[in-house]
Amino acid sequence: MKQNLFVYNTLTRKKEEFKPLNAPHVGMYVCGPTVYSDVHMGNCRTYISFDLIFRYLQHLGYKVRYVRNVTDAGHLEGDADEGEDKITKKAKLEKLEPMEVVQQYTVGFREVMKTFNTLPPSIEPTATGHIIEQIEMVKGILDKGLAYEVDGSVYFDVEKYNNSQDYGVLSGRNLEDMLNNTRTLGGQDEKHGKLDFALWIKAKPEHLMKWPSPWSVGFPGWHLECSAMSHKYLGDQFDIHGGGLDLVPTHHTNEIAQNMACCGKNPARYWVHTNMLTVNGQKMSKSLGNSFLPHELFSGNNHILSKGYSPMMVRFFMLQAHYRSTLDFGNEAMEASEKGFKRLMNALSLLDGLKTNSSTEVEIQPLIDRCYEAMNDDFNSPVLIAELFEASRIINSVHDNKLKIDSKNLELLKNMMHTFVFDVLGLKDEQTENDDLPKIMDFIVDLRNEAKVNKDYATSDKIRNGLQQIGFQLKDGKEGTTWSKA
RNA sequence: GGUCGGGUGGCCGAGUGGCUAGGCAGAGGUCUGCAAAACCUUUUACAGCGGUUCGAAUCCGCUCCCGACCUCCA
Repeated sequence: MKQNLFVYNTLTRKKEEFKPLNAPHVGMYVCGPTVYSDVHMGNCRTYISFDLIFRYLQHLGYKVRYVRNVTDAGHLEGDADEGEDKITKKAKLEKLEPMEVVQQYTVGFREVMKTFNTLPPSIEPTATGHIIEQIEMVKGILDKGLAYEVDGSVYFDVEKYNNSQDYGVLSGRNLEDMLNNTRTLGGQDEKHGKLDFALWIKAKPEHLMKWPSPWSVGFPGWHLECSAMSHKYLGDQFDIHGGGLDLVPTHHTNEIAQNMACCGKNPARYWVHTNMLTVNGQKMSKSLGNSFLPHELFSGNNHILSKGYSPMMVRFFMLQAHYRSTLDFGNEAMEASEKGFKRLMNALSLLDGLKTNSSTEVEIQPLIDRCYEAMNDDFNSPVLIAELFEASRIINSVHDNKLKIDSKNLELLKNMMHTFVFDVLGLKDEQTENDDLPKIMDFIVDLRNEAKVNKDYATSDKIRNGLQQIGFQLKDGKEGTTWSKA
């Protein structure tokens, strides 16, 4: 099936038709987390968004190499190029080796991602595992005359670079404005220009994470690892480079400059950025202290939350907003979404028991076409979900014998629901994980039906209410009783 | 201060010129031993003021408000 996928490209600020460089292969690089503390829900939103993109590209038949780095080399904490790096600080605080800190939060990150049912990337390279590649890239940039060394540290010469290239090509800012509006920061004595950034930093004696290089024993600059690793695994130029919107003006801008300087090409053709998760209208961030950790969300153990929400419900909540819109996090919105999610899962569970008719009153193919239209329009998952609710209404109506469907359309419907709900959206049904449960429930429902036949409503209500209390809801329909987890 | 992006009904959230987005909540109905669920019907919109147009939530201008980035951040 030929699909015309359109992707919003930050470089051009337009939706563009997606045409891979080497179809059916697609290269995608996404900036991963710095593993010095737990990832919060804002981080998770970005990776869930890219999981959707990854899944849909795969569904369309592309062979995607998805690279997502783990930043485990200490990046500096404060502004400028001085002070302690974050991982070292955490290590000292907890009396651990820096690599113990890295290991702990890397494992934690992967567990959380698995909980949200995101697929593992094809490669998860680490910064510390690619020091040599980074050093080689610094050499390359020095050879081109676009960097300079001062006392063991190497800086990128932004103004010189901008003479031949557009430094602000991604952010849409021009250099003059940036020079005029950059605040004066400390620790810039070594830099020639205000906007210059470090490629290699000479380590102070107390620094724990440091490596030898031609210039000093030190560590790589903040933006270098992504340039070096995307280049190593995806080549001079690849298809998609992604990350959070907040990476555009600095991190991704510098990445492009580094790759252009070293290898002569903008590393990616489509730059894709996900918007922020907000709390009361403000960006969720660690420094603002308004961030939620995944486990707080699952347990409801946070002062803003009135209850806990399951991982799949949270994933669904996030997919109900488009990845380029900000999404505000709140109890009311979460609860509304939770009910919708249950409705969708309930419809899905009815699917296998539907009866077909020789004629049909509903055609499924147009609905399927609309699902693809939605996803082809820059991965518009909220519109896709709206179509899935339309499908749910059809399923419920057929189940209630209020709508006829033939076997051909029912097959299409089943296929569509499984494809889009499970494969593309990456949701899964959390309530049917215990294989024995359906059998037990069927038995209980049977007992209750006996009581009902005998008009022993005291007993039948006792069973229903009792199940309700432990979290199961019985639903009497014309075709018998069904149940769901409340 | 500079640059960029927003302001949609009670809540969340799609939608870029004409045709009901969707979910949740509210109202009425069908079904039911009673519920619940489901289904049907239905109320409340496009920040404000001007302009372009046969026609604007959608394009243009101004005003107000909010956010992001400019400093590590997904």
